[in-house]
Amino acid sequence: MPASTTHKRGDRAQHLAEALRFSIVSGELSPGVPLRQEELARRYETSRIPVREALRLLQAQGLVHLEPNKGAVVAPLDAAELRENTEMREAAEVLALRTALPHLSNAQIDEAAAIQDEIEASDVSEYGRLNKSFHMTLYGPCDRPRLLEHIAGLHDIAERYLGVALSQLDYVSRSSSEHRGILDACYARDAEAAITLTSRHILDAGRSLEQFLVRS
Amino acid sequence: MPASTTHKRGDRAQHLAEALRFSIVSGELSPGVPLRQEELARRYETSRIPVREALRLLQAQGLVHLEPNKGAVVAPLDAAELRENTEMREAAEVLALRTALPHLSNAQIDEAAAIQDEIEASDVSEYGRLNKSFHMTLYGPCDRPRLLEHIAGLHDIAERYLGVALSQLDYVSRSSSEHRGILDACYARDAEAAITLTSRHILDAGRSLEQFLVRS
DNA sequence: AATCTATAAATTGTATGCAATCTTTGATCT
DNA sequence: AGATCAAAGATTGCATACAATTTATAGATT
Repeated sequence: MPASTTHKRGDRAQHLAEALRFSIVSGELSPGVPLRQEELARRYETSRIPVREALRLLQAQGLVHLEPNKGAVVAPLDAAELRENTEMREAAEVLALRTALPHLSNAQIDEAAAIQDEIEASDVSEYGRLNKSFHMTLYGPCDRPRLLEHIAGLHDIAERYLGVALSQLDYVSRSSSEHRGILDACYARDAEAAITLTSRHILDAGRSLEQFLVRS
Repeated sequence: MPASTTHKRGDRAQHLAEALRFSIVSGELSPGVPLRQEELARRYETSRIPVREALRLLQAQGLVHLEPNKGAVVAPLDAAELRENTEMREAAEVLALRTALPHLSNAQIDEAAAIQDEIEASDVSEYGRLNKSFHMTLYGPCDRPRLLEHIAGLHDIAERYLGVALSQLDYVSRSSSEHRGILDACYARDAEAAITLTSRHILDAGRSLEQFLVRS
């Protein structure tokens, strides 16, 4: 069970950060929940030192809030952050898609389409993770590792907001038809259409989630 | 001299990260230089624990490369990163300026103008820092803290590339007239002009630096 | 009961210590 | 000389230890 035992010395903090990131993004750890160093160290069978380093990495990504002498809490959700996240994703993903499109092969679009098939066959609990895969697959050929990392980080945050709304909102079906539209535009190598559709896809999702957040 | 002695318990890592960030961005620490934990701990009068946490924060920002069991080095410079940085800044700063402009007061534009005066009166060694202040002042009213933090991080990286080129390139005078143009467009509340000029300002600077990098 | 206060418990921040890993050095061999 | 390799030294990764700080508890006071 303990995952850490199989890991090499030297990247415990990195792996811990990944594990915690998943727990936060998936909603398993709720916003505001305190993250006690000793408890995390016990759970992952290590000491507090790598835990603290992992928390610093998550702090930099904005998934964890760190207050001196008080400790870490899972970052809270608020409408203002969602709005920023949506706007930043729109800007970054449009850039990534525009840059990737000239190098995007049919095989890669097929790969994205296969992920979309999986989305439609899977439970909503898998939507966030698969949605990220779908988009990242299309952006992959842009050859901009830092841009991709930035987008991935923004998706992690967005996924938190999706998580709280997905079960209530009937969002997945609309998203699916939008994904199909993006795929068609990619196959047709219609850059403007692909970009416009992606932009709308992101902004509309943001608006829906924002409305949901404010209501509840 | 030791800055750490005046600092409260609990944010040593944060302050260390700021100090190191400045040293890296200013070029005082050259690309590729190894950052030894023990040495940094001695210099800042602390132990290796806060040093390690500071290095994690800088790793997340991309200013430091961390290899397990080998240690940290100041992140190297390369043309590909500069290109990404330029594109990402263009996207993010256009968004910030567009959002800030409706809330930008004349007093705030005056503030930016004063910084531009200072740029023109100062040594080139101050250009990077002041240039960042100039732009951030104009973006301030956008009320998007995470976007601003993102842009600030990108500027830190950009400043490293500026640093190596500024002494050779006659860049500052062109940049100054571009800054004046941006200020005029802001005073006139001409959003499209301000955005177009800012976009070009960023992209042109990127191109100049890229050419310089490739040549040398 | 509510508020304050002092103490104890919990938790964090940092220093130190030691084992694992990497790097250097110098001896040996070809 | 150059390559090879073992041992010493340097450096990192992590665990433990302890002090500083916060939080919880219980008693005293109004």
